[in-house]
Amino acid sequence: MLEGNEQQLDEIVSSFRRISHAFQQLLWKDAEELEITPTQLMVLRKLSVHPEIGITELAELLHLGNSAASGVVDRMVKAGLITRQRSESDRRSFKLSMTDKGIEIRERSKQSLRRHLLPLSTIPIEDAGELLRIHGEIVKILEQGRDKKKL
Amino acid sequence: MLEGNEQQLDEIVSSFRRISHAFQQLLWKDAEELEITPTQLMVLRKLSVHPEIGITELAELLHLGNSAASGVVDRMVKAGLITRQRSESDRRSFKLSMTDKGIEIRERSKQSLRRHLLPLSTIPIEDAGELLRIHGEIVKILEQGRDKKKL
DNA sequence: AATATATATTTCGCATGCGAACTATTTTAC
DNA sequence: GTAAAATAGTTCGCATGCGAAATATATATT
Repeated sequence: MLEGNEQQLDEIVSSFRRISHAFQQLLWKDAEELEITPTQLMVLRKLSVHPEIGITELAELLHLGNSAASGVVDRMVKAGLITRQRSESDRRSFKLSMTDKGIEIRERSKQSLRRHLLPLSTIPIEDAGELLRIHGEIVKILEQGRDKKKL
Repeated sequence: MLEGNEQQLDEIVSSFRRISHAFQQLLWKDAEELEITPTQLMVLRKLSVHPEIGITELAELLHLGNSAASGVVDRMVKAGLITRQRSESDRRSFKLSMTDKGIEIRERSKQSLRRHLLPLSTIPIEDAGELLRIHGEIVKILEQGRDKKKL
């Protein structure tokens, strides 16, 4: 992959930028009609699978920094989508839960996402599998490299 | 790809979020030691291939909105990386060019990017090709869908 | 028990990116 | 040639995400 010249490297970088961008656009389309943002929708999704988690755990699930997670949570509390309650056992941390409004949007999002991913259904199932596999490889490599540098 | 249940959809979305994130991290590592941001570095790259372009053209090359491009350019001018001169022929538009400082950073970035993409060289060359191909497919589909809705 | 250290969260200043509303030119139409 | 429509940029308010510094609470050390 690396013997490529300058232009091939640029192609790879551009491809990633572009795919990220295009996918982000799709997620916005999806979230827009629910009157919420993609990140906030993702928070609802995670919260429905992992209820009662704190901000640090949420940050890990979303691969975000703590400060970013804190900000999202703050805006979502203000928007009445989730609740932030001090934990009894550990008064440093919070327990996040969805409000009724949050639950409702999360439910509606199930159909919504499906509808917006529809155009992608023309992609052969093997390709989808390959994509996920290669993405997995890349993420593994990149996150490994990052952790190494931390030590 | 679509017959999947809710959880598979979530996997796809998560994969994209994660790969985008990991790649963004890599680009930051790359740009950091050049004391510049990834987006600004990309501007320099584009400018070295397409000199004298205006802001709208730059925005298209980077797949950005005009306002975003305008902001980046503004910060780069302030940082002394590029120049923004009114065009003689069309006084609405600008001609962007790199300063000596910009050129120097862009030169140094060639080795830098190569070094940071090094960990990815363990990925088989076929996989890299497959990845670019599938990304291309997806982008085509997504951007097609977006354009349709515009009409 | 007192001190040091670790953990959970917030706040700050920054860059990015969006869409919408606005200004200034240029082109098109009548 | 003047009015209307298109085009190039900017500005605004917003949400996102970062890292670093701060606060509060919990745990470990001595």
